[in-house]
Amino acid sequence: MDMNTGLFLDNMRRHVRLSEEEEALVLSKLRPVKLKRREHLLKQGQVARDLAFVIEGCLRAYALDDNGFEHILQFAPAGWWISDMSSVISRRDSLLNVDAIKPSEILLLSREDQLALFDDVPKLERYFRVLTENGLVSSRMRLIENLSLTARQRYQRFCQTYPNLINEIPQKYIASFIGVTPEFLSKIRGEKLS
Amino acid sequence: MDMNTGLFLDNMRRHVRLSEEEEALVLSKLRPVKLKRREHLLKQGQVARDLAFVIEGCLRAYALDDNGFEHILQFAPAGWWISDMSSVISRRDSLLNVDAIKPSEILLLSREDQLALFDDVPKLERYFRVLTENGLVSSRMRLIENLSLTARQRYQRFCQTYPNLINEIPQKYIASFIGVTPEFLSKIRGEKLS
DNA sequence: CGGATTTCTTAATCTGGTTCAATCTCCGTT
DNA sequence: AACGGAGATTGAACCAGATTAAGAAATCCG
Repeated sequence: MDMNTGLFLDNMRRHVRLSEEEEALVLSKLRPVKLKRREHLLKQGQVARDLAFVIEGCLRAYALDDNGFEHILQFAPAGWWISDMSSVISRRDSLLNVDAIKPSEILLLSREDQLALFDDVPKLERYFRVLTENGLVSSRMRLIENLSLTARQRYQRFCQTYPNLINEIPQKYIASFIGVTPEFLSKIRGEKLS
Repeated sequence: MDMNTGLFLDNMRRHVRLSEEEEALVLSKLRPVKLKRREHLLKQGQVARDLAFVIEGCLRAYALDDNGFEHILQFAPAGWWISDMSSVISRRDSLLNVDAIKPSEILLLSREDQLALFDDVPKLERYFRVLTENGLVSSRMRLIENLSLTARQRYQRFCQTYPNLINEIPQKYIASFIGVTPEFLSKIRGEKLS
């Protein structure tokens, strides 16, 4: 099985310039995997060992609260990394679940291989530092928005930020992402047509 | 003016081991500053150029929404880094304000010097990558909690997580951090005594 | 010390968003 | 075509937390 690594290389080259040997070394650590819709990459209670880069499809990371409600923290369409960094870093049980919203193709990189690569290909550390910095920025941004915007405003913001996703994924996932019930999102959407 | 760098060195040594020369180089880039209560280190609309390490006192980072309400994103007591990473990284105008909750002593490191140090002292990149990873983890954790816990539960969690801060800072800042009005936090606290 | 300014509390009222339950609309299966 | 099953919509009752207002307590600072 040959990997479709084009999207990944594009992404990495946008941040760091590696030699051919270095790129080959990095690629040698990536393991291609296919997921069916709803198939899980990670369930809470497991220790997350892998980071996943999405080649095609779309994954989500979500937390399950005491009442059984899902809260989606991140969508990962093609070209994005996803996993539970918290678990990967601390090696503790994950609080998050990661599954495929639609049939997907991904590349896995284990934390072990990642750390080894940081020693062998020092520039790679920069790539991941930048990704982590960006993740931090967007996580903070969402926190600000959740604290300061109304549900309507959060929905508008979502439409601006992820215009492609809106027609691609079930609406209840969007509700879960912006932090309202599917019923209330339906009402919000109803208003806008008047 | 001699700097009190002990706390900083402790902190850094807990993550990476540098030679004496490297440590000296890092220290040479740190600029000590004192802040009075309420004095700002950063105001929204400015580009944040510095990261701040708190030696003594306590700072906060907060966003101001359209209605003039403050939303505190982070407290930084002694031993913590603070700034608006989003602005530092992107060099765009900051959306956050950073000021001192109490008289404080801090060390500043400019982004410019930081990036130069990454080239001269490669191991330093690891120190900051780890800090950024940890920041990402805690930012995510807060997002989960804001989406899935009630105000009461968020307050309990705050008490567990920052037991020292509770008696150190005005209660209205805690309300702003957990995302409720000061009036409602007061009510919650009243309940627990019964 | 004493006056001013911040901060905290209490209580009445209001509201954005939830809950629950019923109905409707698409699919994908056989 | 008929049958489920998942998702979307709608409406009515309900609730956690916001808002407003006013007074009490704490803290700051000359």
